[in-house]
Amino acid sequence: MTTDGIGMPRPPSYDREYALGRAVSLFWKKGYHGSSMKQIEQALDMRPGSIYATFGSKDGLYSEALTRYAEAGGAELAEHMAGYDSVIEGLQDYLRRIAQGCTRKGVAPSRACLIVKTLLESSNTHAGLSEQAQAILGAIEQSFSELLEQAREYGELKESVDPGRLARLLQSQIMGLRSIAERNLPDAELEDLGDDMARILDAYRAD
Amino acid sequence: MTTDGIGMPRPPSYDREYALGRAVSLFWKKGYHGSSMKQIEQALDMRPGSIYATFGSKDGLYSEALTRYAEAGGAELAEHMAGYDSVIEGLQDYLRRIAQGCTRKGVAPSRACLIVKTLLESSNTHAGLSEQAQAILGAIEQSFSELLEQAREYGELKESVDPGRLARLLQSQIMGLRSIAERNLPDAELEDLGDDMARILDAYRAD
DNA sequence: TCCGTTCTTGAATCATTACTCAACAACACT
DNA sequence: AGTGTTGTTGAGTAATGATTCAAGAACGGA
Repeated sequence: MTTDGIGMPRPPSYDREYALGRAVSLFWKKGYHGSSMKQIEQALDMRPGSIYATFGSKDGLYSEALTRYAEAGGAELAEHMAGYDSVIEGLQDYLRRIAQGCTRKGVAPSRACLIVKTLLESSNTHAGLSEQAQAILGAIEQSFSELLEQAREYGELKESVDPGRLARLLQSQIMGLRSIAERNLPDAELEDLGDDMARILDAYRAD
Repeated sequence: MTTDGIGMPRPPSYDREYALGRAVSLFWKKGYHGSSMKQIEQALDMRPGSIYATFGSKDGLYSEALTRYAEAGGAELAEHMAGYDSVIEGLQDYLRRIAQGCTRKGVAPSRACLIVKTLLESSNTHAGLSEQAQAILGAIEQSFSELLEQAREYGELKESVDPGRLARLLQSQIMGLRSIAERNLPDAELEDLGDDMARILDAYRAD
């Protein structure tokens, strides 16, 4: 499928990964409907023709941005957990770390999770995006579930614990924490909340 | 400021409360940006002129709808709690009841909370709505806080418990529960999650 | 230098957006 | 019935929405 020696194409001038990163930032901050093509053009520094040639549509761009966001989040979780021998302690610190992250203002485009924002914005209007968000959240639940399964096998958890069920409780904690963070609570209160959520896991630990 | 006996006005033909109820349903289901004036006209069975004469603007209508939603939610909480001697048991059943409510499909326009949907959709685009949502959530936190304060005075809670802090944990549980419900989990799993959240409160109970 | 291919450009397109207003309708009172 | 006030109507407006496409620009190889 190579061009047979004559007339090699012009290479793209934009940086696809850079553009996607900018798209994540904009969508994360303003949402799907809140981000107009004009704003997207400005954020990506691309003209409409290039955007449509590259990503197909606004939906296509949003979908790719969402995927990229989810992959980055998954990598971040894996990286974090790699630093812990104890799964439970790793997850507890993960919750505390999220709370702290919501504290440092102006770093992330939004405190709430882009996947949750997508789910809530698109649930009754945009079937495709809603399903994508649901699939991503299902995969994250699965990751948590595997971590907790492993923890149970290592004797960190009570034998009565259902890893899938606890994974959902954990996921809902993160959803709640990052959503309530949009209330602009004082930093100390948010960190306390992260701590309280971390302590919930203590009840599931083996004695 | 009464009209001096001559020429009394035509009374409104629509039912303001009915219209507001329909607006709540539409906005709750589709969000702010997802609800066009055309859809609003259809839902309220009112023509644009009447809508603007009555509510001022789309923002004004949304704002009133949000207020109405919050008042209904507050009344529902008060009504629920009136049936309990124990505050903690009341709140635990409240969580379980929310989970069950997310189960009965097609009853509510959306499982997620309209206030949270508003907060997430408007946080970086629509300052007025965002502030209103924050104020409402602050008032709800306050209600929980007072209930928990009362519970502590009655000796239901450990003395070390900070009611405000626990109120925020409780509010974040509800946010998480109703948000994750948009994932369309099986009914049993959602009810289990509601139960797990209710059990979190056990750790704060006096022995 | 010229060619062929691909990428970029941005004015133009058509749909939809929130919103207005002049004309009309309906009622309570005399 | 007549009158004054207010409610209702819906075609119309100006702005903005996402998207297209013909023309030109940039490069590697001949």
